[in-house]
Amino acid sequence: MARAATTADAFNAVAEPRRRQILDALAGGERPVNELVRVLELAQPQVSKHLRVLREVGAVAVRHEGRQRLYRLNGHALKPIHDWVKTYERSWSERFDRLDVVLEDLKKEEGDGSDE
Amino acid sequence: MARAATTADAFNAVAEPRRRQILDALAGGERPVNELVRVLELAQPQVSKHLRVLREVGAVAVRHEGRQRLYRLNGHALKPIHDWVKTYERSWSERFDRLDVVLEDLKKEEGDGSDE
DNA sequence: CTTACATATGCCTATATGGGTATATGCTTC
DNA sequence: GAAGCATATACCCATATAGGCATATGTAAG
Repeated sequence: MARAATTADAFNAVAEPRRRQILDALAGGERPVNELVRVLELAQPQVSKHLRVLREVGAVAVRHEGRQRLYRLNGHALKPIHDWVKTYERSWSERFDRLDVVLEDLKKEEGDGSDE
Repeated sequence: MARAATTADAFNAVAEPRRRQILDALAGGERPVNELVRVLELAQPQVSKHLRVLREVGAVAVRHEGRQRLYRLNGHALKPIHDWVKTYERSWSERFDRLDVVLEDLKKEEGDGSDE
């Protein structure tokens, strides 16, 4: 089997740095393809192809206006990534280190007083 | 050019569902390869190969113990993903919707009273 | 030192990729 | 309707993949 398609899910779509750049550029608001071409300094067909991938995973949406295509962000498609990675936040966050201490203390008290 | 190597960064490494499964399995603590093979229901060589990728991006670390290799999670390697995706949280979080309202109000007041 | 277990690596194949370049499609304007 | 701008698609290619399978490495035990 080969690698999963880039359009398989948001994880794969976003693994490509260029596509993250596009989303970052769209964070400021709706943009036509041409402007993304300027910002990314990438050829127009490549940008269109990246946009297609992002569309297929629902990370962007298009609106036709005259001969332009205005793309806009749909960050909601990134929620699964956030949800997944969030559970690992404790690995680097001091906030969670403190929480761990508290939970440890609670466990001690629990196993201390009552039966079982 | 082809797709970026899976070992290029955490984004690419984690795009593969099997590798996310491995990390999830390691969230409970250190595990030998054999146990991961059982949990994932995947052949041993494949698991070893996924572990190599995860090692190369720093998402796991190994400890030799007798003939076993005990792998453990290093969630810190996932921080870049969290940092990136976090900025899009406002797209789905009600918390940020409320924040936006507050900021909007502040802007109004500002443009209202003083000069400029 | 030979057998057995735990893990890693090598080789194979089908497949999708991302960029390059040329061209098609779709509006708009004259 | 011809020309021009904005965008999408088609085709080419080198490349790395993920899994299947065989085998190498390394450690422990008889």
